[in-house]
Amino acid sequence: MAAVTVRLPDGSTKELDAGTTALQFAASIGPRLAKAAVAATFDGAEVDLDTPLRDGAQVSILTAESEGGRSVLRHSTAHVLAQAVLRLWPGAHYAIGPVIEDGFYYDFELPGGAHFSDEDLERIEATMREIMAEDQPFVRHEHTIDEGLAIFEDQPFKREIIEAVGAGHDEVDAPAEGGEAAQVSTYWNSPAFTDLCRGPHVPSTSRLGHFALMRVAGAYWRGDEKRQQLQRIYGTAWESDKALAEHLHRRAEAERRDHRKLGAELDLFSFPEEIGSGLPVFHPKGGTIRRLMEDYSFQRHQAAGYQFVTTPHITKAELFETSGHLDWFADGMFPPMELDGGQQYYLKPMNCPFHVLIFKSSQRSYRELPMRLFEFGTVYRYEKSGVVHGLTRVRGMTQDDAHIFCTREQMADELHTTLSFVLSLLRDFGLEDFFLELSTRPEGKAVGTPEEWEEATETLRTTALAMDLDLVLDEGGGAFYGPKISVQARDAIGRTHQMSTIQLDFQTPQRFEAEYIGADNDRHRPIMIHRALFGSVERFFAILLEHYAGALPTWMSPEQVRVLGVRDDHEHYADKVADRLRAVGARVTVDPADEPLGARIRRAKLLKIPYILVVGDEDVAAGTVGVNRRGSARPDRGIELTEFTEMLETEIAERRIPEVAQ
RNA sequence: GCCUGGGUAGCUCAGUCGGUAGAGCAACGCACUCGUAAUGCGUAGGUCAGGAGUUCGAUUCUCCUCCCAGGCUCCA
Repeated sequence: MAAVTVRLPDGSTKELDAGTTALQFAASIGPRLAKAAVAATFDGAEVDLDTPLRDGAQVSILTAESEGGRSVLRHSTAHVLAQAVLRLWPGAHYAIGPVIEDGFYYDFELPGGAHFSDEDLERIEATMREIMAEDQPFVRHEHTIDEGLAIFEDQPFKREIIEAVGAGHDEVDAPAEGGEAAQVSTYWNSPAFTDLCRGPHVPSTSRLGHFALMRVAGAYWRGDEKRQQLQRIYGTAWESDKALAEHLHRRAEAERRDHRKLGAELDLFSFPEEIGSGLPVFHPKGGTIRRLMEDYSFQRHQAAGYQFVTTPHITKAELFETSGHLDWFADGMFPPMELDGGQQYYLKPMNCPFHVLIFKSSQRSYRELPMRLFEFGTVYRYEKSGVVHGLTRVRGMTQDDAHIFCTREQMADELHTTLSFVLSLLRDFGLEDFFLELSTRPEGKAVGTPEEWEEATETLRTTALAMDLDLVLDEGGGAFYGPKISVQARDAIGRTHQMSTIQLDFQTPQRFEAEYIGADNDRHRPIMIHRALFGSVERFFAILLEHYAGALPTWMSPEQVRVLGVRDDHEHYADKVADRLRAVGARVTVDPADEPLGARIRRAKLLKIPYILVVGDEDVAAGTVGVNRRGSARPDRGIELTEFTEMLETEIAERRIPEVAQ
């Protein structure tokens, strides 16, 4: 019998009979591997387990516990979802069902324009479990385009995908294999159900089962808001019930940290309906946190050579005509007000044109450059009603915005300095784990010459590479006037957030005809760098709140210490302790003894106050305090007041970052 | 903007098959004076998101508007 030789992941080779399948290959290595196998890869390409080995191929087995293996489980579970929906709604149309992070979704169109309800999810889930119990095989078939169109005669979405493959457009989920655009593949798992799919799949539906359907949502066909809206079902699937339970637990944890929930519980901010969607108000405690963030940012900016400016919130339309914003983003701006006999005024969506006018207010010399103008500038953007979300997507927000005007020669240095500054400031707020993203020229809506974009992009790339952080490319993600670097941060539970952006802009100085006089006594055009570190104060606030799960570092806590007397007659001493701490700048309150001590401690704990001091007879006599520190299991009794005061003062002065609870 | 689901006391929620509502926590009052995550009793608190319609009667049914959630699209 002929033999094939394959290479294993560890570099060794193995010789087997021709016709040996990937699954048999796995079994030849060990029964446990065969049991855990869900698919295989030949030279990196994923294949089904019943695929015969190819001579000379690099073969590895995908197990359910690997990321690749989970993707296969999720994809196969999505197929079962589609089968269940077709079983329950005969005549339903099914569109696409890809794998996403932690799960999958599938898009449907139900007969008669019907919609899924939450109760339907339970019925669908039950039907999916039936299908899994039926132990249906996933059987792969290859077809020509015409055969494919015939199989999916009654499925317009599938036909559209097949036609796209036929036309050579291998788009999302189009199942063309290895460039053979004339073929499609299907998976048959019962006489009643065949799905168009590239694969691979698990051998049988019985291999699935650790899944949950999460929610129903609307989604546009092909992601195009001009096309019809389909019904999407989201689900999650894992290799074991344990992994599924852990995933659901992580979700619950993220919910617990939700800044909207914490904002209400800790009395930080609210969104009064009377004011309008996406327009937050900050309460005293939230206002204190904001002010602390802004104060520290001011300090750092001052030290870094920034100058502070202030600009108005509304302006004549002309300013945004000149800048180009009205051409590109009129939809995202609040409609204009008409004043002074027909003059149109807009609420500002951006600060940059104002800063350019400050630059232009006098004849500038190269000696003044780089000129760094900074402002906490409040801007208003008309976000579509469906997109406002807590503090992270609002209609009114304050940017920590600066524009740096510099010469072309200074540009590279300035970018480097700015990026280092950004990272240093974010680290002071307790974010540690960063990567960078380089966003390039957007298709279709960009101003400026390709050469300018090329130069700007390369300068940014060089700067980013010098930072010793991972750099990912965001093709076409730049602003219309220039490319950008954004700093992405991972938070305490591993989510990434886009934080700061640094954008290069050759356009705005040109549009506004900004100039400086160079050493050569000629007029030159400055380069403009836009940068925001927090992005918006509101959003950064939300991210920090979630990162710390509400337990902000002591220096940022609105209430740093609460002093509790054990009895009424300890209140005088409690006041004395509070005054002593206030004298070193701490924010302290005293909670009088008209409730049991346990109740007062509980209340203070729920507010996540960093230090609760309990004072009783012994403390009055000895000049000490009982320190109940946030996050510690038991309190420390009998700490000298002087010692505690010094410790607190140091912690605040150093802006110490606590261990972040996971 | 689109799809789905929501909006009942400050918060979390129950309830009303159409006859205008209830709990816990919070608030307030009184008592309790206590050593590390909930003291007891009492009081007050609601145009049932807003408006219109159907009806003898609407918090409940219908429509519109506002707001919220999860998605889609968008994000200078």
